[in-house]
Amino acid sequence: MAASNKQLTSFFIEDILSLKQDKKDDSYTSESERADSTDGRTDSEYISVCRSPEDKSVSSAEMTGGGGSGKKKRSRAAFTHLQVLELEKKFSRQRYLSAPERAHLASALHLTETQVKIWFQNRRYKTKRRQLTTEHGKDYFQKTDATTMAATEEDFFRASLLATVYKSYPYRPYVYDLHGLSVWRPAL
DNA sequence: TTCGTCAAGCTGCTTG
DNA sequence: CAAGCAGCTTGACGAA
Repeated sequence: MAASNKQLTSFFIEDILSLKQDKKDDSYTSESERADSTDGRTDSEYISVCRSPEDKSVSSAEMTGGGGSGKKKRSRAAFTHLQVLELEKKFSRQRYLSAPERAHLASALHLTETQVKIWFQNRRYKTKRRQLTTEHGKDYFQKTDATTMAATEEDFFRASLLATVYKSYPYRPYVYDLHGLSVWRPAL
């Protein structure tokens, strides 16, 4: 799952938590049940996905170009919806994991510890960027509100700058905010 | 084909 | 020195 899962990971933490409570006892179930639990996506959109740790070690060897001529294709593991749910859920409670916690989570989700570690690193970075873009947006709107609509040249300049920032940002901010600090609004 | 997304790679820094 | 982190970048992959 790559682009197709962008919707899959773009959910409210509250949704995750409530969904998890609803399905408390069916923790790690079949792929088809995963599809049922969400928005009607087909199983194949969730399957594909997660390599076992064993598979992972194989692909890691491939990645590093373990043998043969030069670099081999880098594989990109795609986590299952449920794995992402659990990771998000954990992340919503704590942004950093201790080694034992990571090991436990990894084994529970059938991921490697490295995958869990990397996921948390990437997740923190994404959150930070999201906050930065949101703050940029806030700055701009506060300024324009305070200065009573008078659209000066500077305002236009700032607006275009902002547009550039939003457009060029490699990751669009999600429509939710993890800690309820703010909610993303389309700025321009 | 282009673009958005995201796991993984890389680099440099900090810590124990 | 090893492990983990932040801050990017890269590469695979699906959607438009």
